[in-house]
Amino acid sequence: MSEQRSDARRNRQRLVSAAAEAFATVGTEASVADIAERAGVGKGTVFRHFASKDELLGTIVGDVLDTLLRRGEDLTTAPDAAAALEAFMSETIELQAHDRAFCEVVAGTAVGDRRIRESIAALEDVVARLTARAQSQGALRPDVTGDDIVLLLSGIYQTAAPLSATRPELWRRYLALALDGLQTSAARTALPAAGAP
Amino acid sequence: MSEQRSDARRNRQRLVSAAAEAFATVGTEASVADIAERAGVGKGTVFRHFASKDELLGTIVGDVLDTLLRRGEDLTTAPDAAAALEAFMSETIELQAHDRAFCEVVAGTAVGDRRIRESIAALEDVVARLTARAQSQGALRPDVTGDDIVLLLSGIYQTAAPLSATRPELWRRYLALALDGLQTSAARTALPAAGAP
DNA sequence: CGACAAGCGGACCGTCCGGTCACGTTAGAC
DNA sequence: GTCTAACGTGACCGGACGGTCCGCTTGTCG
Repeated sequence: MSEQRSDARRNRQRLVSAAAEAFATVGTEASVADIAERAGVGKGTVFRHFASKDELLGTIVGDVLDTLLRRGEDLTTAPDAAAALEAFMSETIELQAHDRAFCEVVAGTAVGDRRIRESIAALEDVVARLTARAQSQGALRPDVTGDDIVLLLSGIYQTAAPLSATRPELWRRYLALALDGLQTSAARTALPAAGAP
Repeated sequence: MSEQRSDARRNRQRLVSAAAEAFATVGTEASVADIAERAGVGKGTVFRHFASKDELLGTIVGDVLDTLLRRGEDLTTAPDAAAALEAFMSETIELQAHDRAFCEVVAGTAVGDRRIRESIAALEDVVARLTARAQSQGALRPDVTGDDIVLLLSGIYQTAAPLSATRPELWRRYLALALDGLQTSAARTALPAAGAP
């Protein structure tokens, strides 16, 4: 009656946990052999459950992204749009601070899987809505776009990343700095155009 | 009388050019075999001139950094300190846009050679002086440090990097945004502390 | 020109990677 | 208990990497 044998189900769960830990700690470069060892299974077992390392990575990071997306959706209905956008940015960057693979995916360094690309597109969409709402409430300078915010999501973390080992909370400083620059009142001159679409 | 044979000198020059091109285009991951091929020499010749790939990388990027450092020194005597800092930031980021290996070094991703670490320390020093001067002229919010600016140097480029293929000038947009946030008048609240030293 | 050291090159080494496969094992239906 | 399809495994493959080494070539000096 079961779709899978019980041992297969158990090993898959172990693999997912081990891969999540390995990708978060080491990044997308974590080797399949390392993941298999953490899970206490043979390397061949990894490929029995996932067609490729990319698919495994897509499963892990896709789950993280989907959780984040749901959070973003919730925030689109918050009364204070500026606070909602700020909260979403803060939470997304904190996620990067704790997960190297997620960090690489948000930065566009690791693409791979289709699922990831679709989730990133959905992320761009929800950020665009959060951005538009903050602007309609006059709390965000009107010359930035949702795409700008998405890029800042990885950029802000990357700024603090070189010192992440010794100052893991440093990104908060650069998020605050960026938010100051994003204030309606901060706009001094027109921002250079984004260029080609 | 010559320290080296003429062919050795010629090959070294070719290697330096080829390596500069390869590192700029491909990044620090450029393979020794690739560099040797671009230079039209055998792989063994690379290691005759440079003890390791790291030493070669240090030579190439070190030269780029030294040129940048001299430019920074010159700017410390410019009358308009804010414009000088802005020019230095702009030029440093533009360098990153044209040189992937330099980009990685500034981001702290690729350390390696001692020469590089020394040059980075010198960079931090000159940026600290540019920063202090801009602050003393009241053109830069007083709660940022030279270290912040150094981190922003790579962070701003990294923000635009995901789209560098299609919009190579996009970094100018985020530099402008960051400069808006760095204005004395942009400071809304105190920046979160940097954390441990 | 002759001789010799300096220089060159590419086969080779050890290591790591993602991915495959033939085989032994086992869960679970009957 | 028996049978079998599903499962687990680790040796193995092909390819990439940085780095080494030794036999051949070539610049240079007397």
